Amino acid sequence: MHDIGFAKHDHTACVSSAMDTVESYCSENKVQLTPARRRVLEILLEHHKAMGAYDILALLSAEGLGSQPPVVYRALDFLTKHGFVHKIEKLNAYLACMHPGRSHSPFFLICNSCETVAETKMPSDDLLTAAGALGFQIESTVIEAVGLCPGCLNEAKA
Amino acid sequence: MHDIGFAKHDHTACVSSAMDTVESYCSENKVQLTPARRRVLEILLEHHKAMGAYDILALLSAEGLGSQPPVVYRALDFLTKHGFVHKIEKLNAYLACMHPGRSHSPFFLICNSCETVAETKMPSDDLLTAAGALGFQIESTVIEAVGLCPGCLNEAKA
DNA sequence: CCCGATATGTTATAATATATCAACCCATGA
DNA sequence: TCATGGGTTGATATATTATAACATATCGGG
Repeated sequence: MHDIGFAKHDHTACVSSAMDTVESYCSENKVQLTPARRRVLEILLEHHKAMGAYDILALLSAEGLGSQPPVVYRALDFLTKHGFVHKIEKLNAYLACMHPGRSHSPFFLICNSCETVAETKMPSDDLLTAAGALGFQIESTVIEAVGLCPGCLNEAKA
Repeated sequence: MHDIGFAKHDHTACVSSAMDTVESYCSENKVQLTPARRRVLEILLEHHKAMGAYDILALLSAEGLGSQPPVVYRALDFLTKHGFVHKIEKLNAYLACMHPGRSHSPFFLICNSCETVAETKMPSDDLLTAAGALGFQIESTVIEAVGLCPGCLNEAKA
């Protein structure tokens, strides 16, 4: 069992379930989950953490799937465009989405002690309302918090 | 008159008022607003938009205040640490704070047509609550929205 | 006067990301 | 059949953003 968010779950099952969801989405929407794209997503799902583009590239490269930056950035562009992967702006890193397919405004909790990143969802549409009040039309949001996860918080207290 | 947020205001007055606030803060807190730091802040206030570190550096350099990246990054570190400047993560750019001194969780509205960035504030403490429910203790937040500002929205409709 | 803290100067390099252009594959339709 | 066009890949080069490391300087307090 590994962490999801800050709780435990069966990670092997979660990886294959996410891959299934993504495959269905791709065939339904007639987009191609090519080998490099698939592998980048698998890497992110397997590691279950935010990874830098060049970290991913190093793994791809070791597997003979391409060794130049455009390879990984193209795959990440595709995956983020379709919502399978999120970019964590604060870290310049990428994280597999925990609920691909469903449209959502993710809220990321970044532990600055253990570096775990949990994805949860915005609890309300306050941002939309606040922006609307100023006449601003939101297309996408970046919502991230840096702090201490429950585990590291306990250690800090101990 | 220039824009603040998406409304108008007397920009010259707002620059000098912000500088006054910052100067008071610095003398009260015994930190130094050295020439490079002061000038970086002035540049950001005067331009009243999000600027890249190297854009600022080019201006500093033209004024003989230093030509190497560390000059501007050090100034930005100082200014962001004390809350006079915010980093817009989505743009890797920096913006003078519109209400320095007061502690706040800023919410940035980034127009992807005219590139104006407005700073407003989080309307609630929903994020804190949502994070707390997961046992996460927030130290800082990144809250940004990309979309269309009122002006560009009107043009788009026209 | 010397010390330590803070700030600056300088060189080099790391880390992240994109532009560009040629080649390829393959479904579609003239 | 084969031209054509969209989407994808390969490959080289470069742009952009940010930090490491170390020497020097400045200044107030002990």
